[in-house]
Amino acid sequence: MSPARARTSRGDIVAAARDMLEDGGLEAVSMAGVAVRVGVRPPSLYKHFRDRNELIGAVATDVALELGRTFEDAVARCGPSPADRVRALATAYRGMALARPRATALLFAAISPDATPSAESQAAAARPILAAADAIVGPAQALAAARVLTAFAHGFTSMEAAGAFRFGGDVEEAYLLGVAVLLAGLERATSGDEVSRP
Amino acid sequence: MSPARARTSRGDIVAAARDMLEDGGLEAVSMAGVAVRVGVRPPSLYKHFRDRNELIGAVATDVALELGRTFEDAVARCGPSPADRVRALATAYRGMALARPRATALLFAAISPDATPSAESQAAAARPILAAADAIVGPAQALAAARVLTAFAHGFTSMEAAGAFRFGGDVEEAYLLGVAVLLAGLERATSGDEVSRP
DNA sequence: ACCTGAACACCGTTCAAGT
DNA sequence: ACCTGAACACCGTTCAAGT
Repeated sequence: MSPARARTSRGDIVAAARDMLEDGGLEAVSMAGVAVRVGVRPPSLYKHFRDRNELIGAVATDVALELGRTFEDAVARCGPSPADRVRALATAYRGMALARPRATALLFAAISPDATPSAESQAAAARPILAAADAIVGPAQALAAARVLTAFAHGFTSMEAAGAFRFGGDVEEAYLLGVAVLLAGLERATSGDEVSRP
Repeated sequence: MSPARARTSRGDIVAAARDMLEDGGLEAVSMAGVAVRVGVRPPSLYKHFRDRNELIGAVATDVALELGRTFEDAVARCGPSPADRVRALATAYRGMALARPRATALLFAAISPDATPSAESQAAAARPILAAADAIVGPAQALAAARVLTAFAHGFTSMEAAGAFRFGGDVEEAYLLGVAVLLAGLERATSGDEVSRP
């Protein structure tokens, strides 16, 4: 009558799926493959996750939490000015996006509403960016400025990881140019000069 | 002895796959489903495309060509200044990304090297952006500036389509702020003032 | 030259049965 | 309470056989 002892756990399964994602892409994360990896049969996984999308969502949450910690570290080590902070966050994001491109891509992949990082994990990753944006443009524009910075960093690194920059040129220089241009524009947006609007 | 007459064509197959992509996402584009749609059995598709990835690549090429035409139209209708052109291109891109999010996402999806738009179609889509960037920052920085603008537009709209902007606020305003900030920063980058660099 | 049915190894998921 | 084998409807792809 002793109930079957758990032979795996949510954490084990997520870790296995994340490894397989980074090795072979999302399509390499099969329930059968994950089951082999954690030493169990495929149906058992459904005792821990409703379906594959929920498992992918748990992986995405794990990635978002790691990104949040990476951001905290970067802020702790960088120079004191708001611009220093933005540059440190941008560099940290690109570092993670290049080191673990498929995990990072999952943050904004939109495969399914279920395969999405949890709201809390997203907030944890967004917080350092919002704080830096606030320090530059003030509270009224902080959200918009954070979105602009995140969009640039995500867009640039996902294009870079996808091999979209094929016309030569220095890719890292273009990234740093983008960060510098955004900083210059954002600082100007809140100084006496008005940013030109359509 | 009369050889079997072709009952479908590459163009038909690509059109069917593109419709199915926009309706149900990439995973809804199955060889079986496409075959039904064009009135043929699945194995016949392999007379027209090496495999599914090559078919997806052909769809991506189709999307890139449409984006190039959309850009040409936008440039033809907009105001005369370089900044007008950049704003028109940015608005045109967002319009397409919101109207056909899954097709647009395919441009930078990086599923497989085969599932990628052809180099020519990518160049056709990039050309109007490069021209506008050249008009603002000059030839030496045109490539880097075009990459920055494209990265922002792609990053922002893909996050928007993925539902990543959940904290409220005016999303369109943030997009226009981003474009304005980039324009201000790029103009300043080539004027007397130096953009601050790390 | 293109189309077809049959077959292969896979996939996610369900379910009744075990402990 | 979790694990299992068997089964379901699907998937991409290959191949020999048709016309």
